Amino acid sequence: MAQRAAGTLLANFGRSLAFEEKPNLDEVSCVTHLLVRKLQNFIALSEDEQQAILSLPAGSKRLRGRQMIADDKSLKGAICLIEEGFACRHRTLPDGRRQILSFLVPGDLSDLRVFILGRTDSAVSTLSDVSVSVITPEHLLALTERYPRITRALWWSTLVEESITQEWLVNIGQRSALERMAHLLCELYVRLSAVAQVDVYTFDLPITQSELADTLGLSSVHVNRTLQELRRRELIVFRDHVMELKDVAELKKIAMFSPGYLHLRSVPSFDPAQKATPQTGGR
Amino acid sequence: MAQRAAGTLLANFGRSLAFEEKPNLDEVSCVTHLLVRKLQNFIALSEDEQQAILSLPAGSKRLRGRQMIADDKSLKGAICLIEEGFACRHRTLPDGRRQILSFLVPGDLSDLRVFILGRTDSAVSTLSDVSVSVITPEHLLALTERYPRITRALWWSTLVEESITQEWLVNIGQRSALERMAHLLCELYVRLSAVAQVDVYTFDLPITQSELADTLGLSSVHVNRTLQELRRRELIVFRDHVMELKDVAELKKIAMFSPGYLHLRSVPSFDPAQKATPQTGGR
DNA sequence: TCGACGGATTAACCTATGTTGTTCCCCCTT
DNA sequence: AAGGGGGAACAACATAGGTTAATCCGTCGA
Repeated sequence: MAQRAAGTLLANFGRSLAFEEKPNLDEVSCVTHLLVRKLQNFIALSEDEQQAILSLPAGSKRLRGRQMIADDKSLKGAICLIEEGFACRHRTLPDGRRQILSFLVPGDLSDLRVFILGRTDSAVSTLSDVSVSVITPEHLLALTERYPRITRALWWSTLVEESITQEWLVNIGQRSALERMAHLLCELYVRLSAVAQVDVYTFDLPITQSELADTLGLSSVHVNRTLQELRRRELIVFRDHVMELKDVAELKKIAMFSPGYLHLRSVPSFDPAQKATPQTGGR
Repeated sequence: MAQRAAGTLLANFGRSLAFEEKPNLDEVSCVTHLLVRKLQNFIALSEDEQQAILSLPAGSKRLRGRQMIADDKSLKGAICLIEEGFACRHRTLPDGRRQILSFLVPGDLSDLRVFILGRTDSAVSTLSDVSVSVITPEHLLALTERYPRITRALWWSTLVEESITQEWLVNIGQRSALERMAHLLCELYVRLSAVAQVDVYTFDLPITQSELADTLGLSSVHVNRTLQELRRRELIVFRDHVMELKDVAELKKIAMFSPGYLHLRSVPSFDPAQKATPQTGGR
């Protein structure tokens, strides 16, 4: 079902981890580093605190596309840090209607909710092939008990997620289809830039039009119409699950996008003239 | 602008605090008790921890309806615990469209976001006249630094709020107008029951149809149509800002409502035959 | 190689919801 | 008593977006 997604995911961006390699220590610390970087958006972590996170025992694990993460026995109760690929949280009504609640991109944690709430309200599924670092709740618990500032930083990260969910509510509740789509693209542009997954306004978007529909509260037919309209206006090029934004400034304007709600320290350029070279970090 | 709302709010439910009385110590501890009760949905707090919360220095304060809480100078940066009345969080687009993101009912905290995120993405406004306990960030900080389990409980409460926001996303994204309205009513029924604000399927709903519209992502005209339809089906009686649910079971069915996402320990009856007598707590 | 299948695209048609504008009513102010 | 304003209710009309269905295309299993 997701073979194409996998293909295109790998085809692009040389900086991706090769999917076939065995995980090794470098890789692992490389990835929990994503978490450190993210939390540093909130507070500067001490050397000690950074070490504590970097040395979290986190096994790496690969998952195929369109698969419920919770289905995987070895992930029971575990917290997954996305290294590579797209996942999403979603809820389904008894009659089958489904709403995607958030996208998980590299650097995001799959579910602190389970960790704190004790159970989960929403399923987490992969969209593309995904590789994750698996952190056990025990280790996370130990970490938070020992380092209150890390607890606070994790709390912060869940609040940022809520801020994004709220913006999606504004999006679906108030914006038209075209505005919604433009807004989602701007958001992805900014979030993926922050984790070095954007190259010259271009990023992998390994999802289906009907998944976009479930995200935006539209029908898949209308998602198609909307994408056509964006193409007609020469704002995007979207082929083989690769999205290129031809005019971010215009998209931003249409969407009335303002990135504050993402709570990132630095935001990539929306200037149509120059190339997108946001944060210099990266692997 | 909000005189009517204020009037009706006071007209009903003898158990309300008299609005004119000066706050006294009993009242204050009575109210922070709401917070203890709420957090106990998550973990049993020790005697010590309960005391710490109950003895938080919290001045009481009254606010008129339709007023931004942040506008009040004396509340700058403070955390407000709602004692009485309705408030909401909302965001507004540059062109004036507005989305209400959540309702704050007695027992809810106005904004842990400011406390953790350092700034706020969304405004908080009163809907009716409201009385709040004002907690300073310094005191809250001291509390969380001293009692990690309280920190965790507060974290939990923000995650519950996110769970509700997510359900609203499902609501707006997937449900029809009638379903949305029914769902909102079920949610309010359960949440208000948990804080003893419901009497025989009847509760104060001191908000305007156009505020309902901004909540549900509908136009106010269509909110009106939808309410008429619910009346026609004899599911609700709604007059003078008092909502009576004539058939919760049917509303629940229409809405495909399932209260798990609210994370409450006990949920009031949806049985049409019996009266609603949920948690026995109360003032 | 063939058939099946899922996704993208498009057309035709339909309806839920939005828009505009009017009336009524209540409450408040003067 | 008169006037003003906001909210509720309702009618008439407009449209964004949903539904159904057909075609096309690439991939994959048999």
